[in-house]
Amino acid sequence: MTASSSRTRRSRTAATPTPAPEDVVLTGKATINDIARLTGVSKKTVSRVINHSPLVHPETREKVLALMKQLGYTPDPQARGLAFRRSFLIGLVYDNPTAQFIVNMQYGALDALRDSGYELVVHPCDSSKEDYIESVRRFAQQQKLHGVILIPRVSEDEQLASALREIGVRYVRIASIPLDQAASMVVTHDRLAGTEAANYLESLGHRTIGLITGPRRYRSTIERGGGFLGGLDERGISLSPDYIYEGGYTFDSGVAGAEYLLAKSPRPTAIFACNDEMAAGVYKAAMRRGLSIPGDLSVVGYDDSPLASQLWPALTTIHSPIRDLGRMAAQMLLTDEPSPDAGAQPRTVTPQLVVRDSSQRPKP
Amino acid sequence: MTASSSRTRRSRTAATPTPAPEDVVLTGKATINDIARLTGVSKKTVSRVINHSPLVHPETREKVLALMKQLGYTPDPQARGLAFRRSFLIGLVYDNPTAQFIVNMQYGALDALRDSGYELVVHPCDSSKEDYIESVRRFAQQQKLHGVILIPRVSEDEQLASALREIGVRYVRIASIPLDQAASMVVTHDRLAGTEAANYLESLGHRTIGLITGPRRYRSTIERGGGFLGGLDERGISLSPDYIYEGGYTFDSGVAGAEYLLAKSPRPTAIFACNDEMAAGVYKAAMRRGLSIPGDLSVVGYDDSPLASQLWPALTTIHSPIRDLGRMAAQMLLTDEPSPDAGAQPRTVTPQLVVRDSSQRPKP
DNA sequence: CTGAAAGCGCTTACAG
DNA sequence: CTGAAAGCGCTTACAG
Repeated sequence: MTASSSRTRRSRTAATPTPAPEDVVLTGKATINDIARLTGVSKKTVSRVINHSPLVHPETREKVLALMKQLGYTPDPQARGLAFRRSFLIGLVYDNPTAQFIVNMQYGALDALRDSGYELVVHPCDSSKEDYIESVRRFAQQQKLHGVILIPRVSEDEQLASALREIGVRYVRIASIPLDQAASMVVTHDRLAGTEAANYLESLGHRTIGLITGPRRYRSTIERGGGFLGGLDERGISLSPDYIYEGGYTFDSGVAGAEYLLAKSPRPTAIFACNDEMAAGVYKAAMRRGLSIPGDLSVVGYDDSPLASQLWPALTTIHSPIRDLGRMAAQMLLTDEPSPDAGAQPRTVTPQLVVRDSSQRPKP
Repeated sequence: MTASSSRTRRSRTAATPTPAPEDVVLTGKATINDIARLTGVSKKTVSRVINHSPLVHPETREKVLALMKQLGYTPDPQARGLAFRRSFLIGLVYDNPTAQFIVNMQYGALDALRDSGYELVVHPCDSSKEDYIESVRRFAQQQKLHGVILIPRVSEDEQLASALREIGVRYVRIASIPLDQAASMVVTHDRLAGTEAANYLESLGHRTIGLITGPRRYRSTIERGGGFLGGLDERGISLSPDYIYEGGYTFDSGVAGAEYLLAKSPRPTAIFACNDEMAAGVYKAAMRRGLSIPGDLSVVGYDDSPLASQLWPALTTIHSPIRDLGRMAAQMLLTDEPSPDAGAQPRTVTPQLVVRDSSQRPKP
């Protein structure tokens, strides 16, 4: 008797003697009924094994697990989902950051989901559109997502978070400050990293420094930029507002920012760009002007994307462990529903400075 | 009566008079039973409307559609999937190409899936591992995927394709030659594009030319490289084998390839790198040696990723419409099962040369 | 520790 | 053109 031929008698109860396991053919399509019948227990007991219930006799469990393994049985996620009233899908919602950022985040999340039975559904969106929250809500509700990972900038949107709360979909927000209860947050301490960049440039001897930030509406702009300015300030360097350029986290805005800053007098001897893409733009502007890096200009970036080591000279930057962040967020979603503990501290990651070849002491 | 309060009497038949629509509250959780009962038709008829069956009286259809819209009803994909024995998920399977490539492909696929009720599940894998085919098979079978998009290099793996055929999962393969029946292929005519690069460099007057290919195991290597060599050959230039370097489609291999080629005598006046990442590596090697681009060395890349316009000088390259490829592949999967037509031609896309600032006539 | 019944929200197979 | 019954493969609620 094969597992599949047995399906014609699915509705009978499991009173027949268990056939010798050798008779069973691996079809990869066994169901809970096959497992129940062939092991001589009820569907419910098989279900208990699937769901790791402790209320199963160890021997029974072993017998069931053995047959599952032999048949290559895995429960049907759709059937489980229908009964559970939720799916085994994790959504990744984001609004157009750089390709490398998205891909690393995906790899991280997938690291955590591997062999968990959960899958990752990607959902880019455009947060500048009026109805984007409604559209994410529909996505999450329709797919009955088990959880959602939100990355900047959508992670900073309070309305999106409350829309998800309303429909009872769990989420983890990755952001540069704690915005939510600890169980829903992964915090990257961008402020400290910004300060580290400031300390580093000051310690090299730089006094005239330019800053290219991200867009004002990103929290990371406030944190990275604020940390940087605060760090300089603590060391007695006050950076005049006209040495700050608001970029857009894009290559082109890095070029524009550097064009602006390098035209100033006195010309800055160092520029901190709040991501690597913009730092690459700074390289381009510097080359155009015939300025050498780091001889005439030190550059520090942020992210430590592959780009950073591909630039020439290799870029000094802040290493942001994006893949780890994705992994942590996904892990938190797989974890059992935590009791909201108001006193708990959110998981926090502090990016670290990586010194390469784009920075040195300024020329005397 | 609200849609949700009605759920307590789900098992009754729809004999009660239809309540005034104004009484109905939008909960976003209406079911097919609610729609059936409130419109006074059977579930089956509602199901026909959902599935665009022509066997529904137009008036009935209108009535049903109107209520669906009013209640914000969308069928539960899990329940549909369970009954259909397949899900509404499209898998994207790939083996570690560049971040930009993956992300563009995802955007393209999502373009086609938008508002279709289908979602995109990403599935990177490592094709160098022994059991990767088995693992993709499990993924596709377990999730009962509606279809799979395969991109190079996994798209070129005949064993993977037949594993998917065996379990009855549709797929579309994106590759640089027709490998399968037309309905399962999107072909990028890399060979022609390679030839175009050759013609271009020859027409500029280059005679000593270097080639950095992808890895031998990629079909695109044979096509791009072969097209390039063939194009040169037709114009009377035969490229000596020691001016060909087998790269790995990575930045570092581009650096290594250029180091190798630029050390040769006579030094090539132009290099064709088979993707932009490697072309960026060529830039680095050239800069290290103090060679100016395009003054001392013309460089042509392949892909036209954002990197190409970010390099300085901007890279002359072959524009590969990756997002379009993703969109086409996903569209083909959404289309009704086509009858295998042996005579049909696969959809073909020919990448085009984009001339920027990294190429010019060689110095006399 | 175990199980029979009912249900999750749909569709198929059949009948009319 | 329409519908009642049975089923997809699981779980919940209840009972023992």
